[in-house]
Amino acid sequence: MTAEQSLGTDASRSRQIDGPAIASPAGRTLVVEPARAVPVHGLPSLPVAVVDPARTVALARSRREAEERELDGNSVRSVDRAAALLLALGECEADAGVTELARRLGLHKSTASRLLATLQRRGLVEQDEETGRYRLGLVVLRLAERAEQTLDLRGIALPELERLARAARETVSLAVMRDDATLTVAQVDGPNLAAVADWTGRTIPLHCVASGKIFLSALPERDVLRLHRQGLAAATDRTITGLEPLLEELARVRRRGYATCFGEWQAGSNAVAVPVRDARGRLTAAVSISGPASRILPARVAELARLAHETSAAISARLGAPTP
Amino acid sequence: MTAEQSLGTDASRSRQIDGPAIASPAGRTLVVEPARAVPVHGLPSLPVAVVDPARTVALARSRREAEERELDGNSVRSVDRAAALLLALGECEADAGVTELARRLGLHKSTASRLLATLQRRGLVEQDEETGRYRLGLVVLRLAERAEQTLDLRGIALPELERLARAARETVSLAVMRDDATLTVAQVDGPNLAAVADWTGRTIPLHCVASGKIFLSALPERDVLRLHRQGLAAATDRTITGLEPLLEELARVRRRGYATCFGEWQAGSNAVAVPVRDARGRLTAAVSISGPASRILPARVAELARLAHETSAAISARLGAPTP
DNA sequence: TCCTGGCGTTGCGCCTGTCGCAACAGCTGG
DNA sequence: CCAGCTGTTGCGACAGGCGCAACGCCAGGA
Repeated sequence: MTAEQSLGTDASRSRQIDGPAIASPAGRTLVVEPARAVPVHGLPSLPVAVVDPARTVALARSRREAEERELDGNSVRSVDRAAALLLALGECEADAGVTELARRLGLHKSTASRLLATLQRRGLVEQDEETGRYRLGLVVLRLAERAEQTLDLRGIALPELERLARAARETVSLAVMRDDATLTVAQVDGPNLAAVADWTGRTIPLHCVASGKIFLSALPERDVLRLHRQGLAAATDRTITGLEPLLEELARVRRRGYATCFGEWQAGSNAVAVPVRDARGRLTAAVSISGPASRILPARVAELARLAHETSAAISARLGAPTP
Repeated sequence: MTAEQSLGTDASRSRQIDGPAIASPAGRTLVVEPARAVPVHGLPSLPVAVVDPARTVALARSRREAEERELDGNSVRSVDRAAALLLALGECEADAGVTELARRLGLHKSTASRLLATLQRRGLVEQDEETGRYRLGLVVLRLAERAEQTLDLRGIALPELERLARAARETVSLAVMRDDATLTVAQVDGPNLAAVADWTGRTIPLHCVASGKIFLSALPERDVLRLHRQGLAAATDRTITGLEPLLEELARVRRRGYATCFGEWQAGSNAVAVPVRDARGRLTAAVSISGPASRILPARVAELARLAHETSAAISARLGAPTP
């Protein structure tokens, strides 16, 4: 995924896979070809080719000019150039010189120098006083801290959930923990389903569902004891309500890395869930796959858990987590 | 530094304004209250005060105009404005509207709209399609990942190390772990020292020094065993080379949160070290205070550890770690 | 249900901010 | 010592950026 691909949010609370594709990305961008491509996490690296440097710079300038012709009247060219410089620094293994960055983007070095100096005023980049080379500044770290707090988890996850729903051919959900309950923030129904309840926006007791068990398994034991003391209601005759059986179940979840639910919330409905971690490795959500017990058989659980883990990893990557 | 505040300009945000409220540019009294500022980590927060909104906007515009008059010929005004918008978003608790951001920075809302749209092209901000409000984009997370990899730990830490050296009146160092050894990346000597060896750029075996014990204590035990099997050379007759005594010492380090070295590297020289963690909470470096045994007495260790922890926390804060 | 106020967007024309050029100072390596 | 390269900066041309005004849309209140 490139930076300019937009991660639009979707008003629909529950997506059916048969629907139309997600809208295409917003406007095109300057193509940045670093001399030594080191993939920023989640981005494919570009090949390092030995070409005539003069020709490379001329190509970069032509490319920039073509893209700038496509800027509409409501874009600001110099800001777009400055942003391209930031992204170029994001693709550098370490620091980079003014002339080097200018060449990559097809800009004049005096233009690059002024744009970088302006970015440095606000701390977005820093210039090494000894070498004159630039790197990303600490303010970027601070902005990222805030970006993590405000990002749209649902919008980020939906494309991955749709992919999983197609692969698993079951209902797929994303849930977070809120007020001692599991809150479904996104649901994508499988292709061969008719009337499936939409749980988006609704809460379910933690102990009754697979994703709830993911959250419970990450809680300190004293919190699990507190919840048990408050009473664990049985939703079906298979709901785990006893303390010992619950703690054993949570130990299994930790050991396996996934949680299961066999008719514990709705009779005849089974599910598998896995954790989703954010950029700092913290549990932030759970992905689950659910469906009728006639299809979500115990023998199929490992395969579904594997698919769910892949989706979880893809969501984590989009949340900025480093690739393992 | 906040978005509205820049280098060399008036940092006062509670300045008393004489005279009546100033009418807004449109000649109407604005009613909307300013956005509540939530401090981004490490940045002072803007005061949340009940004031006349029109006056607030006029003040913001005056402040912006004053700052822009100070821009030299080698800064790019529109890029500086766009950067200020990014920083303003970094100070918002959640998302923010175009008009809201424009008011905070004293810009026209059409200007803010175009600048934000340009930042969105590059993924630095995202606009919620339903509400039209902006938030920081995922590209910021990716840039932060790279920023963390390229930041200048030494440059960041030096001011804090200097402060610690003055407070402790001893030699202070910052070390990282490299290739199973401790590597000193910065050293600041205390005020009352004469000829003190400079270890910057040099490696020391982990088991021989306090900062090395910090790194060892964070290693899996199997790695400690591996290093022991490779042989732990004695530098003095006090060097800990036995496996059991070393594991016990590392357990003490973990329990106390600091490490000590009493003549184990150099006879007559003692030291205290504490861990330094990065924005993700990972051990990234160690700060140590060292000096002659005649001054670094066991009774002084707790005080030096406390000073070192304060310095460590300050460095972590500058690395983008959230404030505890 | 209708109306009002506020939002974000965009066409337009003005003017000044941005840019590339050229020259400079400094640094590094042969 | 000198050539080559770097990053910076003065300068003038011109078109990019800006504020204004108007628009369509939406939400909330009467």
